[in-house]
Amino acid sequence: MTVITKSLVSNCADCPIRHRAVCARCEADELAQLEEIKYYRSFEAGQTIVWSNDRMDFVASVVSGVATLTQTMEDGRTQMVGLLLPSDFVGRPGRKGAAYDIVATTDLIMCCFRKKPFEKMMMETPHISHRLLEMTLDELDAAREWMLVLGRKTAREKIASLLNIVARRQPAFSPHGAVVFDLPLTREAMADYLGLTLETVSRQMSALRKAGVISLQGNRHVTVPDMARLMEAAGDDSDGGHLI
Amino acid sequence: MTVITKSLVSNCADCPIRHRAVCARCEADELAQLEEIKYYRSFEAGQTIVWSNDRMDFVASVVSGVATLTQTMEDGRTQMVGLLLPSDFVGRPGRKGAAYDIVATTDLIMCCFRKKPFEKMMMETPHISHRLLEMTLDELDAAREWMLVLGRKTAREKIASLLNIVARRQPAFSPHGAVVFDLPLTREAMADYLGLTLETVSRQMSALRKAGVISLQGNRHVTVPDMARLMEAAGDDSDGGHLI
DNA sequence: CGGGCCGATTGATCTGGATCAATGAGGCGA
DNA sequence: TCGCCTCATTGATCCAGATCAATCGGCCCG
Repeated sequence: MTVITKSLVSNCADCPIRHRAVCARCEADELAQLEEIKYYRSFEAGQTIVWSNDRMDFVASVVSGVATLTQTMEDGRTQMVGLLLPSDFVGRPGRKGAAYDIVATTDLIMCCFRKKPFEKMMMETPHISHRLLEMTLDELDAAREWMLVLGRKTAREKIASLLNIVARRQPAFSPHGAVVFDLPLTREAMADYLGLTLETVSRQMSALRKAGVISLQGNRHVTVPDMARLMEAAGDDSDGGHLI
Repeated sequence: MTVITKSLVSNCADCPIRHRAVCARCEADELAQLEEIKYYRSFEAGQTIVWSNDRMDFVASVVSGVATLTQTMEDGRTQMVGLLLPSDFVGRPGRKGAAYDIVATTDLIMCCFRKKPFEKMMMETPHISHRLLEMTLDELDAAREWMLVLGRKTAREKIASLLNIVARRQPAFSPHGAVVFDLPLTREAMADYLGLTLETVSRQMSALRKAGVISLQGNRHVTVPDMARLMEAAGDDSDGGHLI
């Protein structure tokens, strides 16, 4: 299943979340260097952070909130190609521009690093670039996992797969038993991620509710009484055990 | 559109193809080091190179022929998540196992590097790991591009998108005018790449033929008289101009 | 030369999800 | 409090692509 992307730096000083460690070595030095080129930005729900093909002069990691990466065809069809949850990294060191629209779907805080100095630091600090390679490989795995969802799963399975991903990223997640969380996406955004229409998303959410796989309080608040049943509905064999 | 993945080393001594350059610096030294850990393997069409979850103790680049990366669900549904053409790289430095089945779809020659020493060399030679990051970002872009194809394009557009990708990778490709090539995939493999059934692939190939967008000599040999028309059929706005 | 096999094509029918349309249910500003 | 706006649900109908099935054509092997 989708891999939880570890964040770039460990315990990023004044970030409100505890980033996971890059590795044990040299932390102090790197953190000091990263501190210098670091700044925070916050965005409101719905705000576009970067437009596709615009120049993007920073890389960043999500501190709180949720953002999406989206591709759009000229005729308006859109496909979401990435979901950025807290601790996820975004940005393409070595590339000038953004490849996709990046949109905040909830209020969002990002911890940004100016690109030029970040790249310089990357050149000088091998293990940062190894860490970045690691993270990019994780993203590639997640993208390919999603290709299976888009290409071969039914509407029902698609919905369950998405709920799975979001549920697993909750701070207090345990692989068996109940999970409760807020969906960070509208029905339309879910549809764009899953290659469906919003009507189909709505119908399948209702179907899962009627089947007792989930229960809903309002539009966004979800309770999953039994993760095993949800995974079954997702057509998912893996137990998520190889998540990092 | 899909990015042409540059190969890892430049002009790899006795490979029959000329790999593109990593960068101008230090070539001689690196080539010498790479020479030592390099070996060739050949496979027959249909042969599985690595099974998903098996350990994979090499990384490699395709010298000639075509291979695919495929994911399979327990109930047998399969989705191809990558197409490896000559000069493409495969392997995940820093990971033990393969994430997907790797299958040769034509006779295939790969230039392999034993993983352990390759990783060691990567640690010691920053610009190799930068190059690898670059290549992984290209693959990520390609995977995300394909997510749009899988999630939002019609059967007709999917077929045209695939033909586009293969056509662009022909040695003698020119963006306007005619292109002639052999499809490296069966109808079934095309279906697995596109999230369709083989019958739909066949019908849409016939439809494109009847519409004059392509012509077929036998099952595999394709002529595209006008790339612009093919791209139009693919619902593709880009002119492929940002390919490397 | 003939049979069997594999991949591809084509036809007939079915169906999951799209499309078109109406209704409901918060939230918010006047 | 009302009206509006955005998001979600639900219903009715349609259709692209799946499914089931028959046939074809090239190729290899006896």
